[in-house]
Amino acid sequence: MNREGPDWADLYDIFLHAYGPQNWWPGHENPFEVVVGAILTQRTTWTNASSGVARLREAGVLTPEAIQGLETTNLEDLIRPAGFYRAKAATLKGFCERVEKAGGLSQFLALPMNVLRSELLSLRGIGEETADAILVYAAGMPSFVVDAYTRRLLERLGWILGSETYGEIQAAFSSALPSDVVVYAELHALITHHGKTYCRPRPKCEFCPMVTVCSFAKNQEVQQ
DNA sequence: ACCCAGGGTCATA
DNA sequence: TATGACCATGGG
Repeated sequence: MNREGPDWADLYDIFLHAYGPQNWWPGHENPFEVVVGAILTQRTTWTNASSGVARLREAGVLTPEAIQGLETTNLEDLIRPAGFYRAKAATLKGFCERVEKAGGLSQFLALPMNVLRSELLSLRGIGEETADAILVYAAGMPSFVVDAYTRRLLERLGWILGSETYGEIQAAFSSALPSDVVVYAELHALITHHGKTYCRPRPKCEFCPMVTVCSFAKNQEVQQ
């Protein structure tokens, strides 16, 4: 069906113009730090997750080998500010164990994208979003990240019904976008920023750059 | 005092 | 398939 106005690929240009480059994961020069951040930020503010990463770095254990050598209770204590610390400590341990089996992080991240994604998903505590975040921001592979902000945005725009699977939404972006990890990394960051700023559970549509094309915003106006 | 945050797992029906 | 309980800290 035809619809006027912007489409999936246009989100990139609209948001980049509205918000500018997000420069996510500054420290992406250290892939392991990115992986740890991706795990610690699950359902948690980046402030809290970042605190956990910093504590690990200050303790000198921000490597797969050092994490494996830590007592679980010590690891839990270091990442406590990130919340869900028992589950996340177990996830970190499991990841590091898998990395060791692969002969190191660089070897592990050098696996083909589909293989690496399956390997990540087989680890307890790593689901589709975390796996794709690792693929994009640590491995530099174009596997689009779909998070709660992405779903909420698409639902409010009226571009999805809400019952679509993760894979369906990811496939829609993959079809619309060039297969460029830089674009994937930037767009996900932009959608997240947009979500935090405007497309919140309690929406703030007044100055949203999408307000003129958002069906949700139109309904809000009708109600008011 | 509530709501929310850059999810995932497991039990249940 | 789909809904709910649970995990837990910290800021608004």
